[in-house]
Amino acid sequence: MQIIKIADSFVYLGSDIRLNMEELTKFSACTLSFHQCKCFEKLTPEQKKFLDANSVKIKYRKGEIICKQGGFVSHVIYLEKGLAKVFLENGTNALVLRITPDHNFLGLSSVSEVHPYFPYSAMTYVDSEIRQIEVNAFRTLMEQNFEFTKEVIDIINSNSLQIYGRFFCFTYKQAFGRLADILLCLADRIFRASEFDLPLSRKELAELAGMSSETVIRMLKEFNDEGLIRMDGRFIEVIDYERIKQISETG
Amino acid sequence: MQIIKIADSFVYLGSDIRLNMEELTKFSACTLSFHQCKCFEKLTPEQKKFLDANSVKIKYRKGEIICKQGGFVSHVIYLEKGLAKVFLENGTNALVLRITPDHNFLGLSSVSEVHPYFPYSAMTYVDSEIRQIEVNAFRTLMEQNFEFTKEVIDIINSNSLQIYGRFFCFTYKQAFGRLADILLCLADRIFRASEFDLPLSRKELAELAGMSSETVIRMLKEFNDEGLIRMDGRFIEVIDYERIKQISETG
DNA sequence: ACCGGGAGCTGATGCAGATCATTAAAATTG
DNA sequence: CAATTTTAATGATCTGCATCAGCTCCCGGT
Repeated sequence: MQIIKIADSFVYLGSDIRLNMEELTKFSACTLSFHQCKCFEKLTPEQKKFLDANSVKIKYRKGEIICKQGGFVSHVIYLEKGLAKVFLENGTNALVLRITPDHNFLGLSSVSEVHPYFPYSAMTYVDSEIRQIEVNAFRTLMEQNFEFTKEVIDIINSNSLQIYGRFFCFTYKQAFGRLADILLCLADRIFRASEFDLPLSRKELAELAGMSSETVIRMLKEFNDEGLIRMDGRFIEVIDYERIKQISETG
Repeated sequence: MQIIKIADSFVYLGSDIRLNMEELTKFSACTLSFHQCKCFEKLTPEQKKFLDANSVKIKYRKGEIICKQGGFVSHVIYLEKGLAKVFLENGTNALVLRITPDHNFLGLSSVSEVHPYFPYSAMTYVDSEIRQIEVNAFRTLMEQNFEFTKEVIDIINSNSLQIYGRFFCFTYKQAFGRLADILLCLADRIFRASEFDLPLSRKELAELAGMSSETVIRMLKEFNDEGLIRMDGRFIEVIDYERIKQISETG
């Protein structure tokens, strides 16, 4: 262990710094940060009990709205099981900010007292279970336990940075690159498998990648014809990972 | 005063709720949240002294880089005087996330320990003064003073939400609407005047509005020809505020 | 079985805005 | 003050992708 640590430290101060900077310039349209939600680990048993006493678990069906942009905030929402999207809407258009698998918060902006309204909506992609935590109880825990608060801040920051990267991609990458990003994100982060059954329609996939559904269909077909993916209805298998990665970076 | 308060409260529970929801669907490409930085007010005199002891003031000239994406974070940066942009870059392109006038933080992601690198760069538009606060001292204050921490979280959230709205506009509004947004933002929030001398080149303005400089030039000319603005070099006067607002919303 | 409607797919068309090329004006430099 | 670079402006061209229209297929309702 000690040896590894020394090696780490050496690389850290040496050539790896540039590598890290390059890593920081590879933005992705991906919709999920790698950051793990560790905040609950920081609570004492007593605080966990308090949390349980002030939260309820609810089941949602596929396609149901969990919270509505503009509505009053009364609780913090944590996704225990399932898959959901967090998005902005203005009546005509919707912009998916992020999609979250289980064990993620659906927006922590609720903890902020100056914004008593949800700034975004959230909807389930599949049957899901969420935990509603009474917002004042959540704030009490933050006041009592700074380690917990730090983790919460880390999560907020990670989410923001993830979305900023997505913003960058939407502005500068073109459609092929964005679609490649999404495919990689689904395979690497959401389903953690090279093949999966999409719980999304082509239209929802289009929304994720920020393009029209027709364009998604055409481009998926092209990926399929060129052997980058195998596709049958909503089943997708990532075949040529490297070339997709390349398209994601150059596109 | 009492009467006004009652009226407020009445409107609040009544028809204004819908109004507020509508307000929440009017996203702007604007780059600055209205949120005021009040966190330092929450500090005790002693804590303020501690802050002063652990921070330094630095002068920057116009166009200088304040922090570089990917560089090590050792301090929290607060803009005391001037105007700066916070942006992402990947070598080829730059995306302005926000521009901040005085009395704003240039990114509070530094407080998060899991990200010891700046996730974005910052550059001054004009001669500016910034305060560097030692990041561990800042964290100590957060640990000691929950009111302070809450304000910090509020600021982080406000900034994020602002940028999400900008994201939405960049994705769905077209160039005219985005340029109108930026003009309103400059007049309302940055210079707080209907006429001002832009400290930005056309190219920088283009970057702000997310388009090419040629397009900015053409559209500004069109605004000028149609009497929406008056323009002479870098001087701009907003004349027909209402029509610009309309373009911002429909565009 | 019939109908209606949404999802998936394909081809044709249009256009917003990027890109390129050029020139003029202004700012910076030695 | 001449030399050089940067910024502004304008016209011509090109293209990525949205949009529209039309088609098939499938599923759920009556």
